[in-house]
Amino acid sequence: MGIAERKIKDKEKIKEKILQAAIKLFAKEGYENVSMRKLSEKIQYSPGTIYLHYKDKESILFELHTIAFQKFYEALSESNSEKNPIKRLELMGHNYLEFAWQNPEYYDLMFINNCVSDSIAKEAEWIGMDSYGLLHQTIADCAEHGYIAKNDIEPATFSMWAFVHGIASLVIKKRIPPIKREELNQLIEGSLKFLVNTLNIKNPKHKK
Amino acid sequence: MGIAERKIKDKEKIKEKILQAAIKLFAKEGYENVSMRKLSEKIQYSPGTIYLHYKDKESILFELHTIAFQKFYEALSESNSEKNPIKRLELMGHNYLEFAWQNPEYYDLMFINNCVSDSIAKEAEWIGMDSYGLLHQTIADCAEHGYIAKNDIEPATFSMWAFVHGIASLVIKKRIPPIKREELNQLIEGSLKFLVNTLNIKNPKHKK
DNA sequence: TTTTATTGCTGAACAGTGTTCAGTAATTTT
DNA sequence: AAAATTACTGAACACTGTTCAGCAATAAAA
Repeated sequence: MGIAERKIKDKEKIKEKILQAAIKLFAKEGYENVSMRKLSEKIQYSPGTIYLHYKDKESILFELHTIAFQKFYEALSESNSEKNPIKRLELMGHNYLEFAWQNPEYYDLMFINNCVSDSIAKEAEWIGMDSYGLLHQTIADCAEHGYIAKNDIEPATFSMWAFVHGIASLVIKKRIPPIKREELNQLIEGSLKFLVNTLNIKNPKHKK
Repeated sequence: MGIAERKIKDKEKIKEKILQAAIKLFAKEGYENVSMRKLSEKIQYSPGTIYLHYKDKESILFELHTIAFQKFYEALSESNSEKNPIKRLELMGHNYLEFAWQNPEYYDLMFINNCVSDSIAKEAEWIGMDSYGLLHQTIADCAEHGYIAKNDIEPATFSMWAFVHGIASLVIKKRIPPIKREELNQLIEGSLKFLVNTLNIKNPKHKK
């Protein structure tokens, strides 16, 4: 039936409208300052209408969290153009952090905020693991090229993740002493280079 | 005047009572689930009374944040019994994480939560830098013993901090896939060993 | 001692939050 | 034309942090 089809599409259009408004508002004002009433005003529907499409506020944020991870995966994937695994590791770290600086609200949702952690726990497989796989592959390539021991792949991947996430979350949550933006960038890029370099030099029997 | 003195003491007693009740409640229920009304009920005063002693909720949380950092500093200081700087570095990492597991609510306040970051920004010197100094000293000792280059002291300290904080915040914010507690501990301790070990081996001209 | 001033504290009130649900108006089916 | 279904509203509920007029109890002054 054509009418029923159109209705389903209309419904999805509203859902999409809610999501798009949420993305805009959250990015501009931060999701803690965006209420369901503000959101409903933006889409020109009553507050109750949102609840016909989303179970609650968390489920909107969770959908945003998922979208954010898709963008994140793409951003990390760009590192794959670099074939040297050590250089790629550094580039990936750089791209990881760049994504965090460009999308701090997204990053918060993805890796920090409490309000979606219940939803994450309910899912069988967290979408974040896809991106983790990219890092894991790069580290495995490093091992393949003799930069690190094959036994160290797991701890090295985890360490690298912890490292970049540590930096991103400290900066976003404003736990870095107020030094100049320039200086901070140097410290961060310097630390990234230091860490990757340490891995690199450790076992210098690399092929190339 | 004795009366005036007693009054000042009484006032501070109430302030202390508020703080103690806050510590207990926040640790048990999480500070997001503790309202000013709940807190006022616990201390058997009206909600308004709290505001005679604390400007707002954030200032209570900020005081807790400061207390937490004092405990944290003590916990990290225990690592100083170990004289070998590399071993001390690993022990410090271990103690850092142990503190986070034992006091997740504190840790959140100290390093993650938004609600105190305004207060932190207002302070001239963040109390967290005291603890950072302990780490910095240990890394400097590592350099002194030839484990790392002296030029690398700053990035190495920052890297180490980012690393342990990354682990702590990912675990506390439940971004680690649901593996067994046992397995997780092995991954974490293994990663800590891996990172410290990598630093260790890099420049093997150490004296001792 | 009586009057005035000060103090400590209350709890109702304000403006906001996420969420629910009876009721309504428009549309579709019978 | 009547009945049933649908889409949506907006008032209401139970909460939140915060403020402030008012009220007793105490202290100071007359």
